[in-house]
Amino acid sequence: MTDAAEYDLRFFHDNSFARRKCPKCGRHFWTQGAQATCGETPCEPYGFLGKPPMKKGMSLHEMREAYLSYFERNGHRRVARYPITARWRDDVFFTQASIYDFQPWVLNGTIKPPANPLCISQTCARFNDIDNVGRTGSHFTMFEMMAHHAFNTKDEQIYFKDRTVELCDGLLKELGITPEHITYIEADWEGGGNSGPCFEVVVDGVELATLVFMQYAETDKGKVPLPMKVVDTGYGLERFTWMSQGASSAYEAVFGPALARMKRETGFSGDKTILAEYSKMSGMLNLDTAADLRAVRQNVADALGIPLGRLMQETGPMESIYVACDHARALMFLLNDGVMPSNVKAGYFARLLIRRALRSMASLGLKLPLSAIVEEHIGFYKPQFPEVGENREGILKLVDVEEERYRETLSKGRALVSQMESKLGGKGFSVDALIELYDSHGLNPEIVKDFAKVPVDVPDDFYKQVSARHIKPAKDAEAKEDVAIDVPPTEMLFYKEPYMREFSANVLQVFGNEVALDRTAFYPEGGGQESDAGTLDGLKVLRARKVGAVVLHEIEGDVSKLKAGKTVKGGIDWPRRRQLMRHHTGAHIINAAARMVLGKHVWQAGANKSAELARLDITHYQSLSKKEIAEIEEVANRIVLDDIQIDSAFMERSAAEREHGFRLYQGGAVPGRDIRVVHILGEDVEACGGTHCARTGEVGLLKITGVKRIQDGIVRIEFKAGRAAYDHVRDEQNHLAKAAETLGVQAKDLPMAIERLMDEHRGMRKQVENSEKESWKKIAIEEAEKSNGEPLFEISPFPYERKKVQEISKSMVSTSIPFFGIYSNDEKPTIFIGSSSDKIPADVLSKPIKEEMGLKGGGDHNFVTITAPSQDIAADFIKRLQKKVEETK
RNA sequence: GGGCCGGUAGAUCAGCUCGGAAGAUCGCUCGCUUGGCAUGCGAGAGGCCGCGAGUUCAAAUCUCGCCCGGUCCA
Repeated sequence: MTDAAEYDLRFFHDNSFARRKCPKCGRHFWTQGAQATCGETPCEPYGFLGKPPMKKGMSLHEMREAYLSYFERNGHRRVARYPITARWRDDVFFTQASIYDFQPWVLNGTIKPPANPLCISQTCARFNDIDNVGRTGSHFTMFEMMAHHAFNTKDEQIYFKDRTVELCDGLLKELGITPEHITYIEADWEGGGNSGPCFEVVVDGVELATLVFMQYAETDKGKVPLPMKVVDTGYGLERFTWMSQGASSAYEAVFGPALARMKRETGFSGDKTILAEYSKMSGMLNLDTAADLRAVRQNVADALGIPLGRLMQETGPMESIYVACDHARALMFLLNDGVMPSNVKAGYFARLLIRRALRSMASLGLKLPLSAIVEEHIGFYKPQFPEVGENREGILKLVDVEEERYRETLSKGRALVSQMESKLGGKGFSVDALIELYDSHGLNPEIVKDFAKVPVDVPDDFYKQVSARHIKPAKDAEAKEDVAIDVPPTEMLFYKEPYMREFSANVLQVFGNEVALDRTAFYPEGGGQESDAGTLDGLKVLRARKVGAVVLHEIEGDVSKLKAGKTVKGGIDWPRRRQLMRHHTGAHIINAAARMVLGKHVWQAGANKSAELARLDITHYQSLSKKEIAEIEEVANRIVLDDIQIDSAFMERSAAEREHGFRLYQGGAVPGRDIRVVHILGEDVEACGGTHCARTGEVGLLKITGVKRIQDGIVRIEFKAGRAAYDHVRDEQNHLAKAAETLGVQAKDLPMAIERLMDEHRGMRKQVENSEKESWKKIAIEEAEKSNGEPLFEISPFPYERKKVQEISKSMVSTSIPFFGIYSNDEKPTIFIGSSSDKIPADVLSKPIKEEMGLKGGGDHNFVTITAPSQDIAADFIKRLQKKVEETK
């Protein structure tokens, strides 16, 4: 528990706040008013529904502006939102709080914050409470966290606790909230390995803001003071807006035209009194289980004196409307910020939202496409967020594509359900069957209920049983073992002089067969670009790698020649490096071309460049058509032929972000205070640490050599540039020429010639097969004629090999021969026994003989196969079989 | 990243438990019925049973690996 002194602020004393203990929850709080409790639900119910404590009801946009301008007036700089998909971090998918924007680079001191102090309204997404969305009146999957942040270091003290609370209090009072409504509750905060005291700012039952003072690192030895003390605040824009209007729920306050459209289309708007009461009650409880939900509903019904059924009539459809509005809004930002709906990673959450929203709309009987609701949001947000307007078509397209895909899943599901049903023979679905339908085919029990004719019983713990199937064994954390490096950072010459082939440097230290220099022109592997190779004082350098800020050169041969302090000459394997540069620049060009051809939803999802081949993974919702591939190649080569200048330079991170936006981060997380920006003027700009050509013309030629969908939502483009592209084209041409020569036609006539050849080949194969079949049949019939309706036993081998005798035997089964035993003329012959009647079953008769003689084989009543180790043994077998059959008669 | 389901004729699928001559329906081609069409009847064409190993006398079927699609979870 945090020391009480941490909360004992001058500001409170100077402004006659009192510290009290809530008699209900036992927490301490500060207030200027007379309230006896902490004021938060469940200690106090919502007090603002229908009677807002603020002086003016505001829209979402007005409230955001009121907030940001208040902090601007109070010495803060306004900072643009960061993307909702946290591309600069590899530990999370989504931005879940404003502080995420500054983790880890600002907080660990690597870079300076974009401004200090700053204020922001950050778009966030959270999926842990998705089941509460639409029900509690206050939960969203996407919301804006407004915040003011101050980063205090030893050298720069901005402000801390007193000023933070003062600013917050000032904002609330400016909005017209009087002291009797406000309490500051003492609490602890912990997150991301850090901790500190915090105040929960509560007004009329609702926590409007949290003021966190991040000041400790949580370590094995307990709390350790942080070098940087951070003011981390979070103000819920939706809650502020809700409270200012006193609406029956936050949804009614913020969803604007999308909500209006849904109400219009369904003709449903809900009973305000019932919804307000429902919202009050839900706010009192955590809706963790279906049982909680049932309890809340019953309580509300009792409080209003109406039957539960009547309550459900009012709240059920409204919940569905709110869910659709919420999910559509979250989708708008997710898709705008580069998420591609898919079955993995961040994309899965987009798919989840789309399917849940569609289910909600279906339950309302709406025929509207989901994109229509998203479009309403775009119209509403466009003035404040112009990017969603610019990407409008891309966003709507992705929603439509996903909706179509879901319909396909459903129609497959419908067929599957009725198929399973026909096998059930009137019985209901088992729980196992329901789990499989959901887990493997995406059909939840509600949908199965819709599709099925038989009753469907769903256990209460259905989803728990599903998740039990997903419990996975604990993964071993991969321990990275690395040499301890204690030398100064290596000066990377290839940035200033990308065309440097030779250099001299001093050896700093040798680690095994790896050498650290004070400076190097060797590019270490990184950003999907393979390492350089070359020589150091005549010794072969196999590769270079980066450990922290130090480049290690792996040497082949006698490393002892390289002693610390020695000056050495380095030489880069230049043909290799040139090719790597061409491939890397080529990747940027192809990426830009793909975005132009396919749309703005295209982002780089991975890349690899070797000297021989390069590949670029991009986000896209389907595999590429031949036409699209051709167009991308065409545009890419246009950029090459235009011979455009490429500027590569280090920039301060926030300046680069201001100038180019977040499409800089194509390659994912880029560490460091300064980032290197590679700018193909007018075509493409990316943050990238690789080595690049100076002009696009140098790439020479770009040839796409292969395209495949490597997972849902990601397409891999393999390509070659420069020399490798030329080699590829030449090789292809040679192959063609050779094929044409073999067929004796011109290369351009190859497709036609091959088609004709294939037709001919198929025809001939068919003919051979048929005539073989005919000949087998003929032999079988001949034998049948010879046997005259008597059983046939051949003591000498049939004059053919195994495969053929097998086929003849199969034909013989359906002739007039009632029973036969024959064998092939192989060294180890195969014996075939056939019977046309179940009265003399081939398997039953042959089995004892087979076992007596120790042979292997088997079959059914009509046909048996047995192998014998020699001709004599096969003959012996037939003799015994004949005897047996005659005895049986 | 992990779990689960699937891949058989142009399409939709059966067959796979328990190994033993590759099937159904629709579509396609031809013939008959009709003044013509819809329809009806009859015949026919159409298959590397996803790919590769293994087990077996014998694999669409069992085992393993891979590829492709779907789906759920993080």
